[in-house]
Amino acid sequence: MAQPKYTTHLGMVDILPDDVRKWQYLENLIREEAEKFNFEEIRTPIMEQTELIVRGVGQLTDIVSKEIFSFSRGEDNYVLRPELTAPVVRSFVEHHLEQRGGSQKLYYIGPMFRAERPQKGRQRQFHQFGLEVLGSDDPVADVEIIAFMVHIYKKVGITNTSLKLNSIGDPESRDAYKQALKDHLKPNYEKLSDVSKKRFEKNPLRILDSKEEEDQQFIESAPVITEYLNESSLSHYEKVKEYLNDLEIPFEEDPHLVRGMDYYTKTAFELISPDLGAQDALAGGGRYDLLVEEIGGPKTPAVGFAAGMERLFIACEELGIELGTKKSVDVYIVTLGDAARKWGLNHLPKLRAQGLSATMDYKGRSMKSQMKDADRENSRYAIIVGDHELESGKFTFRDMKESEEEALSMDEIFKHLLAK
RNA sequence: GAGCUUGUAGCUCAGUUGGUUAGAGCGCCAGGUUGUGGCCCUGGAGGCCGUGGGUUCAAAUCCCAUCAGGCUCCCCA
Repeated sequence: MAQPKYTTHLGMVDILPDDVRKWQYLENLIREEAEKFNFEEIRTPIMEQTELIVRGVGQLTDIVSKEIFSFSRGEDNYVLRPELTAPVVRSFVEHHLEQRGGSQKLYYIGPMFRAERPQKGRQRQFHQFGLEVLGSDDPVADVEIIAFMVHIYKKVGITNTSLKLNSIGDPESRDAYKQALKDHLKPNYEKLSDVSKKRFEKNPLRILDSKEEEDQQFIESAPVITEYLNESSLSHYEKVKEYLNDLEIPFEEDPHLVRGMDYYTKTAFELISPDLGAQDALAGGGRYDLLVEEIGGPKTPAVGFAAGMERLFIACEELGIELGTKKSVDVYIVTLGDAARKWGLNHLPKLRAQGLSATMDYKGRSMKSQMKDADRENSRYAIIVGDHELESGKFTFRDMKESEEEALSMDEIFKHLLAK
């Protein structure tokens, strides 16, 4: 096939009508469940100031250093948001949401943008949903967040997941650990991979999740962060684990779990699926107690997670889970002749006014074609209208599923339809 | 940024050692039923075989280039 003249940009995909049905299903599910957890939706612009993302996510992260779509216009710098935690925090600070009292429990659904090479489970425009709790340092918040995340996948039917958990501590604990880690790695500095050498000074923690061959032996023998947690970080971590056990949410501790954004503190977690191929993270998140202040707001501890919607669909596909329902319509009006066609056009609104979905042929085709179309549209009933019906006032009301039909007045037809 | 890989109808794919008007299934349109769907039968539309160049009497098939995808590394959802 010749290449079309106009196509989507690399890594950006159209979601076509047949697929939109499962998106709507998932979006509805997320909204319903989030409301059950008493979270409220927040929507922020697709674009943010560059500075916010750089400060929020971290200058040295891969996301900021090489995956940002940005442009400027006059004095202003724009970035397409690569994630939504920093923007949500920006909005929280900008609008003084702490003044609403209590903890702010927010959720979002929407597109994100990262300029990466596309592959399975990775696109340049992709979609995430997530929850954020701002204003609580209680492990209860961590656990509610994790519980929601796990809950959604369970609800959808993705059960073969594993939850990885770690604590990267508060700054004090982390500094102590960083020093210990550097002391451990220093003698072998020259043997580390190039990436790891770069991270050694700036962000040694990230060396832990390096996949480079040459780093593995040093990572395995490295000290474990949880042994360097101070009392408050440790007790927080212990509580999180305790509460997860209470809720019977299984997890695996993974002392090498470090997340890609700089703002995390204490709790870090990821939900992994074996069905995703190379990109195996369904969702991930953690606590970020310092970010709100970093962005200029009041000292506000917070936790959240983000989940990839495309990845959720990939997992569903691998597991044979079909989301959403087939398209269908309640009534298809089949018409013969101009008078009947006009009658049909005039009766569609009457059916719709009763809360029914209704349609008719738009192309003036043969009755056989219209019946075929009614079948393809998966219509529950057909009303067949020709000269006989217009004269007698009795219309042919056909049950497409049962293949039965009878002649009824419109009053009777309405009664029939609304009884269902 | 690097490696591997693929490009033939709307979709999924066949296409023999290069050889006459390039095929199938599904889908689409229509007829078989002058007022009736799903099954069946018949017919039809739809491809400069991604693009450009080269080799050859002859190229979807071989060579080169180019464009566009896919997968993988890095990293993340």
